[in-house]
Amino acid sequence: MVHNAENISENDEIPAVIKGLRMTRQRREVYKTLMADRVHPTAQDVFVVVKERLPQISLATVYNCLEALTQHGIIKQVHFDREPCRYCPNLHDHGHFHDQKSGRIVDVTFKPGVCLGDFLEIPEGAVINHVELTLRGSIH
Amino acid sequence: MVHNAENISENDEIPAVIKGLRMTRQRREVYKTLMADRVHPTAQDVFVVVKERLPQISLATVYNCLEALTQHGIIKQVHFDREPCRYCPNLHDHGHFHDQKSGRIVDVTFKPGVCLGDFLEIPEGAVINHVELTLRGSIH
DNA sequence: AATAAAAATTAGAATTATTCTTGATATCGG
DNA sequence: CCGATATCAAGAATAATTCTAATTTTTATT
Repeated sequence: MVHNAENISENDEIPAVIKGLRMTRQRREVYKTLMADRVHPTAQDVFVVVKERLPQISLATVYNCLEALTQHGIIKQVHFDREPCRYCPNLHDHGHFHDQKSGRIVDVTFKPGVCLGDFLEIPEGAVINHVELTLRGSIH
Repeated sequence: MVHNAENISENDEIPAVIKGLRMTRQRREVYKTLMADRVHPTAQDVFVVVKERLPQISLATVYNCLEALTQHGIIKQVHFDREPCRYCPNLHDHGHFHDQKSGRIVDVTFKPGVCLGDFLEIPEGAVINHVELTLRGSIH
């Protein structure tokens, strides 16, 4: 079974290697932090949490870990305007709704069966590798 | 008639005030640059072009102008990951396709009549103020 | 038209997220 | 165990953007 966000929970052991990436102590803690509460933290947020368990970890290492996890397709970066990058272990295609009142960010899934071409005028011959969709608003 | 991106072309005179914003010499040149070739330039790109006509303009002023135009709903900011902000005078709802081969960025419109709720599981009671949609890929 | 008040512009310093550099440390294959 | 390779850490460097303070321009008022 391929290891990914769908078949691991907070309490699972993290395997020694995920998608070809060796899970060092630092990477494991960073990844567990993202899995634990999926609040789309920044590198700084992750740093604060991980530092409780690995007190001498550096922010640069957190950035390195997040970068390695991202490069190996284990997590995804999420961008909100020019705010610091946030990170998300949900690998399904999805967008993000940013509630401007609470500041909370929640995943927004596509309705079953829809594909991009159904609602967008995609340029002739374009092959889409990557979609990023951000909604901002508030809940009434 | 309300002045907006739909009813001005490169050669038009720019009115003295747009949407309540006084069009100073600097703002006018910045806006004309965006309208002239809609290539989604960065602030730096705009600075280089505008400097040919207003040689002593500063980069800070270009940022100020772009901010003022954005705040007044005359142009929009566009974000691609953590790249420098880009600016777009197309006020219609649309997304952006980033061709990873040519580096070109083109507007992607929604098919007529579609609305977000048709293809997204929008959270209960959410009111959407702002949508940002980015596609990356290449044209074959 | 002269002047006061407000708004805009400028240059350069400051900020901040992120990346880079370099040396230290840990891990793996033999 | 030993050398090769990968990873980590600390702080310096980078780069987009914002801020500050002083000047200039524009507008409103006499």
